[in-house]
Amino acid sequence: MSAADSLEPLNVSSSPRERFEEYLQSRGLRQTSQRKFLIEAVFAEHDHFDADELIDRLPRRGEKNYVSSATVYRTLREFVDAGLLKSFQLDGRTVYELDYGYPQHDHLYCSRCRKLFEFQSRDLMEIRDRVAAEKGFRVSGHRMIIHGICRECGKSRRKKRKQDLV
Amino acid sequence: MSAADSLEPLNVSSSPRERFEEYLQSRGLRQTSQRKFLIEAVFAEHDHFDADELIDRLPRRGEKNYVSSATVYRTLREFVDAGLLKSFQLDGRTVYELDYGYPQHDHLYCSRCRKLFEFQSRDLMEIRDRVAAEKGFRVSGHRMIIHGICRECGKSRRKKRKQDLV
DNA sequence: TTGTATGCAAATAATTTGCACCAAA
DNA sequence: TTTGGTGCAAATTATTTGCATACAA
Repeated sequence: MSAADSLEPLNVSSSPRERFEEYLQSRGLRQTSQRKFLIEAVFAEHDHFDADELIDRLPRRGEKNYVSSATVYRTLREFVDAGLLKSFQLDGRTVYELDYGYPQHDHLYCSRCRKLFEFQSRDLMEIRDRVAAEKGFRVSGHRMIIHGICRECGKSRRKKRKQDLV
Repeated sequence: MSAADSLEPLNVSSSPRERFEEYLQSRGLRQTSQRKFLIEAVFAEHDHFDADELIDRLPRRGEKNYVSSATVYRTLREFVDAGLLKSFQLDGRTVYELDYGYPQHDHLYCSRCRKLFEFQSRDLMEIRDRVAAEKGFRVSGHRMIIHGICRECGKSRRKKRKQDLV
């Protein structure tokens, strides 16, 4: 799952790593070699990924810097808690994307090539806030995914997949 | 998971059951007692539900009209294929809701009481189509969920849940 | 009859968790 | 030291699937 047109990172005062260190400090948690390694690995790429894909491109058992998958899962969750990553569900998997240092955005998802594309819309945010206000909701966030066939895939017509969760 | 304010059904020419029969016929599939029973059970309620909740309120093994959970899963999928239900992922579960005979809508999700609320927005659809057009996407649908705390839960302040997938 | 559908149990897949051992602070 | 962290393997959860049998057309 790679985004063909990711947004550019924003300028932020501190690096993801520094930010994570603050987070750990503030909670009396420890700065381990695994956590240091993982934060570099995750922020080295700008793409969407799931736990499995991340584990795949990490060192294997026995190799240097190996991190058990249990720790990968635990650490991904911490990254989300720390505000470094966002996560959401897509096709039954948990997808992660960089959050810290990146502008808020939503996604288009091609059900053929399974790639995610990003877009930003101020209007969408306004609608969200207006709807929430009408219903008396205190908004903490939202998730909008537009499903369809991307430009590339639209050119070559192939059979569609069976059941796509929209 | 019950919707506190579900939308009203539309007037449709044929019942979900009739519609499903057509679907089965057109594909040379069979009209079994399980399928007949399940369609009644599902359309008896107007709420959101997942497979587990549905199974819970169905007859148990040994009782009359018992349907194995394998068949429940298989049938829910058919209902989606037939356009009777829509499904989406929330907190890792697959949530179903009535589609046939109901107007298109989106959801607000209270991360405290875990209830889904519905809303309709024509503006949202316009934004969707505009964004998709800009990116060259052929839209097949979308999923928008606003996360937050609902009016009820907002009154009584309690601790938030740990990690909410937004 | 003839191929679908169903029930049951085993198989998957993606995470999570228990626990003994390791290591930051 | 002390308490959180990690690896490993077992446990979970939600579904899916293989297969022998039952049944709709």
